Amino acid sequence: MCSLFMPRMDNYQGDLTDIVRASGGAPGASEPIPDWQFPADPMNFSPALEDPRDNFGDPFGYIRDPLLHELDVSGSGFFSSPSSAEMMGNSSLEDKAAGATSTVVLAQKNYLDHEMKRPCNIFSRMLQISPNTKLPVSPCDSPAMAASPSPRGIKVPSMLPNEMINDNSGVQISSPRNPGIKRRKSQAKKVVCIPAPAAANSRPTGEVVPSDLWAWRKYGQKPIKGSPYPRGYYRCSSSKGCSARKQVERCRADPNLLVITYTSEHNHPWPTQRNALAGSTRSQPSKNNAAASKSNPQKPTSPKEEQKESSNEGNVSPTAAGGSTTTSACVKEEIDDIEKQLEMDDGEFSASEGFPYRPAMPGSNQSDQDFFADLGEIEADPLDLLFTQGFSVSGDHDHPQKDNKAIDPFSLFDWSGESSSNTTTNSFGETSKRGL
DNA sequence: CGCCTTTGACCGGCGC
DNA sequence: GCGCCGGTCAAAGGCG
Repeated sequence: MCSLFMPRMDNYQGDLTDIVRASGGAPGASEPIPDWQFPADPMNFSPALEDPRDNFGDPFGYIRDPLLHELDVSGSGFFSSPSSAEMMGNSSLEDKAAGATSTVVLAQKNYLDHEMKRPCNIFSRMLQISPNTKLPVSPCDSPAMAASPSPRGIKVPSMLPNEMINDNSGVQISSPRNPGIKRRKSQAKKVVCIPAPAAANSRPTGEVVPSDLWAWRKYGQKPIKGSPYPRGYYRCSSSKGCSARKQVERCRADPNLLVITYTSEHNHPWPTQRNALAGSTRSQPSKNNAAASKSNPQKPTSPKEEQKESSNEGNVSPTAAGGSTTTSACVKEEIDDIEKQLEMDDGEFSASEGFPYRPAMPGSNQSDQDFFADLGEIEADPLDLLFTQGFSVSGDHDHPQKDNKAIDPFSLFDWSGESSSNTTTNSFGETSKRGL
């Protein structure tokens, strides 16, 4: 089930790709300058300057949702197509039938039925997150996601970054440790559902930890009721006093999916380097390789690879800056204000009109390759710092397209170990060509 | 030495 | 009020 929502490897360039897509990369048009930009200088990041509607300190937070944009402009997107409208309609019906429970999954299911019949679509990369744990059919019935309060269920758009980014002004993020603060229901969360980085960041416990820019320290792990997979609790160790936390767990329905829930926010700039290298490679201790491999039987792992991945985890992945770990096939933020949620749902989502949010992108059609032009833009910004740690960025700003692979953020997860090849095999056995 | 993971215990929210 | 469960703490041990 879940696997159906797995990001397609076709054109899939990894987290950052998705993130950048948010920039409005739509197939077709040569893109001048996106109206979104990465932080002028992440290193000078200041919480005070952060958008109050922050994304947990996610430097990418303000980057508009690529998914929405692409869908919006493609005309073949989920919600922008008539069939999408139908699906949404069905979804609504299902909602009612299900007793006001989320039917995103159903919508997605319908969508998939539809989607499977058409060429790669951005939504094919999108993972579904269901806010309703009571629906075992949910591909990602994470409790965290289940925490979503929307009685109507969260429509896909509401889970997308731009919504979180732009419409959650009411979100209050408080430190879980603050006395008197009820963290369970009042704390905004950002949920990211990503494909498990294969053996790559897997831990002896079988837990797979996707890389992201920040340094995370695991402070707990708990078996979750109803889930065969434990949930790991991490807090940001990039800076002392940072209240950013994340929870990592596998999708119950599909172990190949990781559900990462970010809570709280980073109160510090991106780390120029991991401040805690010690033990950074310990996530895959040699003695535990067997265990790691065992947990990911389908993913042969060599100690060397694991070591590499481990390094990525801590040091480099630019992908997910800001608490937002990357490969975000699907991101949802939970807003404690249900009313707002409803407002959004009611007023913003119209299948016939596409997504309410339209990235103010000059061009509406940007090819996947052009998309990399955006990466070129990125390259120009401080994010480059991050990239250069993980992989060489050989493309230049004037010719951003001529070396897409150079900045393949996907390689962060070392999906196939063939990052240098045009052919990529994802962790799910899919093989596809890039740069379509 | 510093930071990591692991893991059992504890705390508090929430549902019954 | 009670019990369940999720989330966090903190000690122990390991690694670079």
